[in-house]
Amino acid sequence: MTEQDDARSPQLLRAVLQLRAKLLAGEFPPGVRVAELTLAALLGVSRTPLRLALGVLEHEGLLRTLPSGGFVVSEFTAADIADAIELRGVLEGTAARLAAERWAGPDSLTPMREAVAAMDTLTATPDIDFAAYVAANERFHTALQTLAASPMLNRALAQATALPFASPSAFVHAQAELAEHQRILVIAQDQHRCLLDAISHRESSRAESLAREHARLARRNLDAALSNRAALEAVPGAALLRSPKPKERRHARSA
Amino acid sequence: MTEQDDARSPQLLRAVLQLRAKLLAGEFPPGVRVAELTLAALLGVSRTPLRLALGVLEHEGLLRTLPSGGFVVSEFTAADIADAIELRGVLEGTAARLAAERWAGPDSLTPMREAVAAMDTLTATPDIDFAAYVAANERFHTALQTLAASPMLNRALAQATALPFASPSAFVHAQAELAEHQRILVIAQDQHRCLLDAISHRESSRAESLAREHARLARRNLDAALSNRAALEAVPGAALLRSPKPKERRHARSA
DNA sequence: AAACTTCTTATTGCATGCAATTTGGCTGCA
DNA sequence: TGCAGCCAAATTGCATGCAATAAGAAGTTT
Repeated sequence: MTEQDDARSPQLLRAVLQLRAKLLAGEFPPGVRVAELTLAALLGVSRTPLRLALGVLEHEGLLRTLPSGGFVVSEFTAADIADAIELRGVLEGTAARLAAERWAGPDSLTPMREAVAAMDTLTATPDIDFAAYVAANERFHTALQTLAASPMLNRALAQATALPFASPSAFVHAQAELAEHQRILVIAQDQHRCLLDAISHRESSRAESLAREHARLARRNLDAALSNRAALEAVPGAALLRSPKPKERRHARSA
Repeated sequence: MTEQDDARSPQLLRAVLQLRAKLLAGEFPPGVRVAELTLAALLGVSRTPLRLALGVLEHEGLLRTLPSGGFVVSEFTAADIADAIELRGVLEGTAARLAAERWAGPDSLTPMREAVAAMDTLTATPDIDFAAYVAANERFHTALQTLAASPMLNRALAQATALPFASPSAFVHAQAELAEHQRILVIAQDQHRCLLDAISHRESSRAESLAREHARLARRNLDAALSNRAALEAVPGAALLRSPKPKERRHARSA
């Protein structure tokens, strides 16, 4: 449901997309209980598809269920985000290792080569087209998953990257606000190229290490963004971060 | 829902447990479409909680949604199971590494020490109590997750081990049917001990490697079980394995 | 004034009815 | 005999009503 545009359930799809957007935009503060009836009215759907949507978002990790029933907006610490990125690194490292081990001929690398080439030309220009870069970056990561050829691993990666700040290009927009963003992109692009090289030479251990280190670049960006308000705002889902020092965050009343 | 005994939703809980049990028992052949109405009658619940239960089981991986709506029983290949075990190894390896890195004092290792001690005494007896061994083994793996202290990683591990044949003790019962089961248990127990040693000495890299290799023991058991009908029967969810050479597996009619 | 008890209200979980869509079969035609 | 189109039946997605439970407020007591 979250990936395929299932036009079979329009109401459910509408509810998931709208609610996810609202959650990521920080429309509901973390820790707040979301009531079905009010949400149903707000989103313009009935309670039945809404409840399904709440379940989907719970699987994604954006909501938590209360023991007494009902849902609460999740709250994430900086450590949670760091762990989520580390986890993605581990999983993409495994994907890279499998890609090297399960090598299916030179042609299989074409999509990844094209993504790298696209990012090469994009990073060469002075004013980078971030949207296009994000698209190419995601093609790269998709190609990696394809090469790993493991439905199980893909499932795990899908769940790990469902959290917005853990996705491969979560911090690309935030980079725009950082002074060293040009340098970071150069490094990331070199890692892309090295990863492609490692896979094409079937150097599985090197491929795994590279992919892990590539994810740690996102962790560096996270650290940088945490001390830069403008950069943090550009990270999707930043509103779900636990605020540094509020006294009474709970007890807020939701719509 | 799948973990906490939420007595708040008795119907949903009933549906999940019953349906999961039936699926694992092979009551519905893989590839068969499960119809809501018939299932609701079979399980004694209404369609609303049943639909929620279907969603839960889909998230666990036991069901797949059809593009046209409705659910199908998942089918797994031997490669899928091998990958699921490999994935668990990667994740537990990460848990072991984090446990070593995040060392929280000697007392934190007490639960793991006790689990190892319990398995030591259990494996010492000639006629091993498999149920007790499984319980201790799961205490060990739970302790590992606790030591990792990462909710994100725990979530990934929960999903990875939700598939029955990927859980840490999936093949313990199958081992009983294997000739070399005594030797395998000795090896596994040594790995448990080494892992504990590595964590207690904060040898993170060694801990990760050991946990990965420990999971590969399950892969060996899988290979052995695949050529041993009696052993395979003892593996939960074995009925969802793609049969070696059926001509017309689909088109079966479900209840 | 604080805490416990009781009661009212609001919210969730469940059941079921209805409409739209799909599925499967059947007839007719090549 | 095989295939295309059509029709009937079944199935899913959605909306809503109802009952049980939880949250909150008010009142009372210590």
